Amino acid sequence: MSEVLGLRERKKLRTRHALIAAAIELFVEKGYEQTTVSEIAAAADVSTRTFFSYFASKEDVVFHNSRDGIDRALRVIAERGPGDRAVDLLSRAITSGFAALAVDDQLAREIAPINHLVLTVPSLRARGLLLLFDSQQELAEALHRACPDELNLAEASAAVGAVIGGAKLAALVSMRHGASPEEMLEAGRQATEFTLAGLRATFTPP
Amino acid sequence: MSEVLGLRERKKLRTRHALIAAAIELFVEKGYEQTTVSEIAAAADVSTRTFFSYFASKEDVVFHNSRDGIDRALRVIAERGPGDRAVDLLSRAITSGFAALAVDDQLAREIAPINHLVLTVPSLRARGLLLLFDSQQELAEALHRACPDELNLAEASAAVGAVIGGAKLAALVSMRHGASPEEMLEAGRQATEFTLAGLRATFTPP
DNA sequence: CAGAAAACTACATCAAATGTAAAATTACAA
DNA sequence: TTGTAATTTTACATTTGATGTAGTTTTCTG
Repeated sequence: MSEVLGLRERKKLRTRHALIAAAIELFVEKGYEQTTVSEIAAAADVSTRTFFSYFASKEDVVFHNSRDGIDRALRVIAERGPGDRAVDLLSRAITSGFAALAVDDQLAREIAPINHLVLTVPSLRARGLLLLFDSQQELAEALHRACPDELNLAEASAAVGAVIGGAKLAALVSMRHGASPEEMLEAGRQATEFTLAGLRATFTPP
Repeated sequence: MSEVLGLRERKKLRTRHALIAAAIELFVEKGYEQTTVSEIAAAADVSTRTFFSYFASKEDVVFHNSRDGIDRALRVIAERGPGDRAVDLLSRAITSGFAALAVDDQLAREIAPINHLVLTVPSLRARGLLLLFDSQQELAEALHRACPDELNLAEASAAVGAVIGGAKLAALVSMRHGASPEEMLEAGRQATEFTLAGLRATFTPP
């Protein structure tokens, strides 16, 4: 499973990680907007121009691991068992997506500061919402493909959008009212249950 | 209700409208990213610097009327009648928010191109999602205030997020699959009904 | 009409992002 | 090992969005 990488590839990976580490450290230390790309590049010992051959923008460093969660969720949906109903699948997919946050050891240490950045810096908030939105599109299409008899594409979209939309808003409103990160996750979890219960009711007429 | 404006205010309004009109015309004609702020300012006969005393950024011109819909929705919620249940209120608020799009005559002509921009230009998509998200926060708080006995803040957030999240995703997934603007609105409307039905089921135990 | 307040303009400046061409590094085959 | 091709990095220039500032013009008020 693990490829043997040549020197070139290994160096590239090292530079990439150095850029990420330097960027996050600087962002935490002096703020995202107060940190320039030149400073990040200098801290990682490369030229400013090189930064942009690793990341298309300053924002992209923050979201370098944004696909982890969605990929996990997609895998869960693709591995649908014969007895699985769409709503259950969706529930499991979202749970596993959340779980992706705590999987990597080194990543785990990055997550808290990154989360804080994404929740507080306006441009990062916008970018995060965009990524989340596009991942929902993928999720809806995957859910429809996995359960074509149970859900058409529009229904799958409505379901995915409702569950994630509800969880997202509940989590962030709770944070806005002073909740801790744990309380925030719990608010999101409860909202997910809340919306899923509604969906189950709609989808399972007695 | 209409204030008598001095010459200064009238000129400011005229300049503002000139900037908006020039910007949208140029955006449509040659694309958002291909249009520079200098060009907009020149077309509106002001200096480039003056543009930024009317709009904080190039993006902001596109979203100059973004508060119309949310303000209408908030008004509907604030004017809750004695018999109104939270779910009905939410339904009406969203309908009226949509309706805001077709209310102004001159505005109506701007809406189609603006919509197209917001749906296709990445930075505008992100900004639009951010504005929508923040308006949902306002909506959730207003809904909770209007129906404090029926919904706590977390439930109101989950409900608002679910309904709007579902409608948004359904509408845009339908567009992504080649739907016309009318079909897109219809997809959003149906998703709203879909999620509301679920909420009603959850909130009205027999 | 005079003085105050506000708006506009002409700069200068900074940071993000892109293009380009030369230099350095790595890969690979003879 | 050495020569050469491919790739990466770098330095430099340029564009564009955005902000600061100082001075001029316009509008308001008494």
